[in-house]
Amino acid sequence: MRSAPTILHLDMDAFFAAAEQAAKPSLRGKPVVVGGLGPRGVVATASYEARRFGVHSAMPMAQARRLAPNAAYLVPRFSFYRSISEQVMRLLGGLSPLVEPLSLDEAFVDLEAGGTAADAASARAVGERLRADISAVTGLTGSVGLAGSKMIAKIASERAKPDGLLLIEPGTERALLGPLSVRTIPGIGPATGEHLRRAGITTCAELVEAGEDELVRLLGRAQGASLHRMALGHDDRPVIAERDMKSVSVEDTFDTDLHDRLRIRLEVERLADRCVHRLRSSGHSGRTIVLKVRRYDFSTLTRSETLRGPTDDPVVIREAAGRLLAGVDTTGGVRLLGVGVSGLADWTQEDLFAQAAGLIAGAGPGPGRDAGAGAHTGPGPEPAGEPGGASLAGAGPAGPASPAVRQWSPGQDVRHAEHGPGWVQGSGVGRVTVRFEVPRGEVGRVRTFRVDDPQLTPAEPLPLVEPSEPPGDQPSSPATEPKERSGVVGSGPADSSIP
DNA sequence: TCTGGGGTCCTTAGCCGG
DNA sequence: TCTGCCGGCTAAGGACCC
Repeated sequence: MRSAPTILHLDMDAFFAAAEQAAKPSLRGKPVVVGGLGPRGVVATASYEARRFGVHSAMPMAQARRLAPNAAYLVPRFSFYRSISEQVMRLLGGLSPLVEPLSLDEAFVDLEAGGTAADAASARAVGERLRADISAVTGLTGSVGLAGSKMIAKIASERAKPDGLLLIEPGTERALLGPLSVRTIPGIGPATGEHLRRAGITTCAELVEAGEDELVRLLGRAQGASLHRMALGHDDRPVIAERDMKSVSVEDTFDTDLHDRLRIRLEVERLADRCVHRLRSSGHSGRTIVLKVRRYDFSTLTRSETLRGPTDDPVVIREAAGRLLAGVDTTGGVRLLGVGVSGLADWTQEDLFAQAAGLIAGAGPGPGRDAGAGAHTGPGPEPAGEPGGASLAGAGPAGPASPAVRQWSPGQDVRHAEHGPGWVQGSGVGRVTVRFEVPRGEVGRVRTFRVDDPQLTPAEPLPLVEPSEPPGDQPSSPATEPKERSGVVGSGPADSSIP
């Protein structure tokens, strides 16, 4: 707890959906839903217009379509969101060296450590300036919470939404929390909320009243004790800039349940290879291999095996996953498979053997490993065509050598040789509909092409704001001095000829 | 047309060695 | 030598978060 509200929580408003609306003028003010478009997709983000219809995150897409049939349904474009997120995080980095990103659209900042704010007035000024800078640099809005602890700052930003700022004076936390639902406290989800409700506890005040002993009895030692403190408004968790990765995993939900044992085995091997790729590009190896299986009835089981030492060898990991699968009954069908690695290290057992044999000269990463990781450098696993997601094609992931028909996903950026940049509005029966418009332009016209039109190609996202805005290390001045080029579109040499 | 994907942390239980 | 206790590790599952 602090005596001054110097912990800042930033939460971008309806981030994915807002980014799409900013990139696509025809969607401004309209309900937009971003999420998986397959038969088992769920909503990642709904714009505020879509929320009015009752659509919200984690809702099955089918239900969202029933509630808001006229909304625009788009596939997420993570590399695009990541590039915007990097711009925002750079602005936060200008406020303090202590920035803790929670996701692409959320972060804590320790203003005290940055020396940028020592009291309520200066903290509020920093928050307002940050909001203005974010708007100038990205064209999007974010909400800011300021308080003496992480928990209260997060609650504040939530209450400030959308496009607002709320400062909660230290000392007033308990009064603020008292009447609020226990679900306000981070860490209390549906299950714990229900558990508490059955015990007659629904508000934070009642949580305090119950006392620590009773909460420990109800919820266990760790959760009970921390909850009691949280309900009192006490939260000493520091802002942590660098967190070590603990595990890496990949998983796929299939459009239809898998029954064929051989196919299941193949999918597990594919997932193991993808997992290794991720593991290597993060510069890690791991000791514990985890197989996850969700069955036809949604029951989920995990099986794990711990090796003698960490590895990033695809053969070793594939085989371990295969052994684990052998012990799982899949009759009835499988809707999801996943492969993960935990117990991470930044070296491998093979490194040690090699070192012992005098094969590795210096301390650097082994040449063999490097080659492995380097094989996939480039702009990352997602091809320019985007959605790296799993269940796009009707047949589910890994349809081997499906007919070479081009897949166009709703929302995807494209370029037409004659008509210029645009985005896919929809496709079907051999046709693809494209709207030709750019981030700051007018609402564009719609044209339809054959899906295999050679003049139509996938494209990189265009920047939301012309790259000439304020540098991150001088957050206050939306000055006109040209910036080095604020890599809005990630890595690609985006052709940014905006008409 | 029910329910994604990538994580973290906690709890419980069994086993093993000191 | 047997028993009890304790800590550490492994495995599995659950809750939660964005």
